[in-house]
Amino acid sequence: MGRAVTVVHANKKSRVFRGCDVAALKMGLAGAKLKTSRTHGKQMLFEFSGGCWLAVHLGMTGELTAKAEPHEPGKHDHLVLHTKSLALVFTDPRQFGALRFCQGKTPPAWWRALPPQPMDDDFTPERVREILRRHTRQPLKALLLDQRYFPGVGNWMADEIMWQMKLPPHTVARSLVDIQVRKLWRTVRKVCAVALKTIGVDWSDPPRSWLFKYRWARGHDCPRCGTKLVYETLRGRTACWCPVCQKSSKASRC
DNA sequence: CATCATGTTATAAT
DNA sequence: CATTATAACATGAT
Repeated sequence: MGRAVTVVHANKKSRVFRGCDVAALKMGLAGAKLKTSRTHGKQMLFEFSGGCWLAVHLGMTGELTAKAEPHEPGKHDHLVLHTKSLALVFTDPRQFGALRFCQGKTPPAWWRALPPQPMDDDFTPERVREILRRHTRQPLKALLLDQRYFPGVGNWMADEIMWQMKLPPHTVARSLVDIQVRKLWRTVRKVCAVALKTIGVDWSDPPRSWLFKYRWARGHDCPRCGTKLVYETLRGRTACWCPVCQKSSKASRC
């Protein structure tokens, strides 16, 4: 159906190929055609003819683009799948991204074993409650960034969820009462659903009433109460939050 | 020159 | 063993 890959250019030395058999990848993808694609959280999986599977994680600075041929490989182009008219290019200056190659009739076992995504039916309030029970002392924001539990949720989404929950990022998992667990479940799904419908479709912004557009650079005010937003480091990541709106108290348990 | 960045993971410490 | 905390990874932008 699609065009066949003519030439595979892979920078074998690149860190993005850690744990990946680059020789098998080149062998498998040469001459192959793209059959299907799917996503899970931050990952993508492409099925090629001949039972070849290519998994892509963009990390922080990874980028997957289609370029017109002839494409000259750039400094940080780690994988280029050439076809007659277009080249699929994986670029990543920081090399935090990852590429994996597998072969088989079905998606690789590790892919099939991925956890429920927030929009799935089996992502339930009970599951969220169990996650919190398992990690009682974790700051809630740190848990939200854990891809085993909230696949797809990254730093801005975690900040957004905490802001919409009206809880500070360092709120410990243990402190949530049942009604808050349910609210957390609802908020995670809400933020994911809106993100997928806006950014996920055409890179348009989520509602201006959200924290989203104010969290990227310092110096902004909380769009809800006008207080100067606070930026601090939690588990090595920047957490942006409103010290007035986001208070751990009974007042926010609704 | 110093700091920061849409992320994950190996390893160390409880 | 289970859970939690941190450093490291590699580069560009400010």
